[in-house]
Amino acid sequence: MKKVPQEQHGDVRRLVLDAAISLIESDGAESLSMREVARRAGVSHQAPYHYFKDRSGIFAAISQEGFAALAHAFRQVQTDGTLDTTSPAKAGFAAYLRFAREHVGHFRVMFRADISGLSSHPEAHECAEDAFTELLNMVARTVGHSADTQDALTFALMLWSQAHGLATLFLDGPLESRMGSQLETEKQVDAVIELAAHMVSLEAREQGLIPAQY
Amino acid sequence: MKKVPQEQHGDVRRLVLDAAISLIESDGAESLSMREVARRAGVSHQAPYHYFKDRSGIFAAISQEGFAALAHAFRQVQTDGTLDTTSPAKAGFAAYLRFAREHVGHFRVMFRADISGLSSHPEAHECAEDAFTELLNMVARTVGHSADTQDALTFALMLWSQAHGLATLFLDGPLESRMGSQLETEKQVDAVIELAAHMVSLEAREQGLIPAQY
DNA sequence: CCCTTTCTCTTGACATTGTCAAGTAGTACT
DNA sequence: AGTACTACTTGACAATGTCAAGAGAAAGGG
Repeated sequence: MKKVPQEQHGDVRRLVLDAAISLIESDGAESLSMREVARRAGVSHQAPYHYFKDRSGIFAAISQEGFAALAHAFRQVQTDGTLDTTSPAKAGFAAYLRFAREHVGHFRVMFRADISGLSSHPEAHECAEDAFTELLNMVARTVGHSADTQDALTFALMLWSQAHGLATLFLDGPLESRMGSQLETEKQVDAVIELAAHMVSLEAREQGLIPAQY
Repeated sequence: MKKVPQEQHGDVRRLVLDAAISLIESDGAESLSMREVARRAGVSHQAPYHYFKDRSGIFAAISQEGFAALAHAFRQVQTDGTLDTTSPAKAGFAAYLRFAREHVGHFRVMFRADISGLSSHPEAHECAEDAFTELLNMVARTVGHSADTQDALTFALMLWSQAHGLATLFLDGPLESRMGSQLETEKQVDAVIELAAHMVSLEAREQGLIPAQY
């Protein structure tokens, strides 16, 4: 029943996926071509179809991987102590932006409903839900009230929006030219994070959610 | 020298553009086909090429139109008194989200570097710059300090990020399923806007930027 | 009134793409 | 040995983006 030359199996699949991701990073998701992916992976033009139903299947797989990684990043921030030593909001923002920068290919796909195929690929969708749940946990933990209230949800959405907007504006937005060097951009992002985190602690303090020392 | 059956000229161009926009609204920018656009506009498959250099040319035109409309929306909010009667931040957020909802087709294109062709189409780029300048003006006006300081820039970017993140998450993000009805979604967005605006006024008050009555 | 130019759009052709259909070589299990 | 399944490959097809070459109308000058 099992036969599994597991190694080779994963091999081509991984090759295809990585080729796709790197193509997306360099040229954007728009112009991703199945055949080019196959060429880069060194296989026939139909090989990818063995692992992915169609083009949107690849996107869904990338999306799924991305959300899994994002959830992992969220979990890591919660366990590595960063949340307790510095401003929790700041740690969260920084983690989100680090994720976006380090997984550009994934990030470009994950949040595009027309491409990611979350609605038609339940596994990918589930990973997205997981990531969101993890975000809620994080918010609940740092902000200090239960995760299932309406307020917590609103708070989480607001934080996510802030982080997500910053990431997308700087990744794909019309800002590259306005910013000068790479380094300057980074500084600008940090400044925005700082400001946003500061606002969050003001709000949290006013709501009496977290101790005042933050 | 001038010959100009101006009316017809704009006619086909408009037809093509509108067909493209409505296709993007329904199917996403990804799957926009030149030939389908031509078909919908009722012209030959090459007619669009008379007005737009290539596929990316259409996207650039849509992008340009979008940024012009966004700049206009910003200007309108500044002159219609909304800024003075309610919380300025809230008015700004609401305007941005209204724009996104009412111009989905444009919005989907404007903030996608791989598609919008801002870098290669200077006119479109200029409109984007205009919109950003208008945003800076708005921030300067409501927050009450000069528009060219580093602080104002950071503040503007933070506000834009917040609004933009909210818009993209709700337009294309992985939230549709988590939210129930359309109406519920709207309520949720409003709640986030309210929260964000509240934080902004806390911050502004702490910085001594605006009078306390907001 | 004819000639030329220009503007607006069409027809035709071509390489490339996504994807369906039909193979084929190897491994696993009976 | 035979059967079934995996992991591909080769081949074909309609559709797409775009280049090249027109066609027809209008405008302007002589």
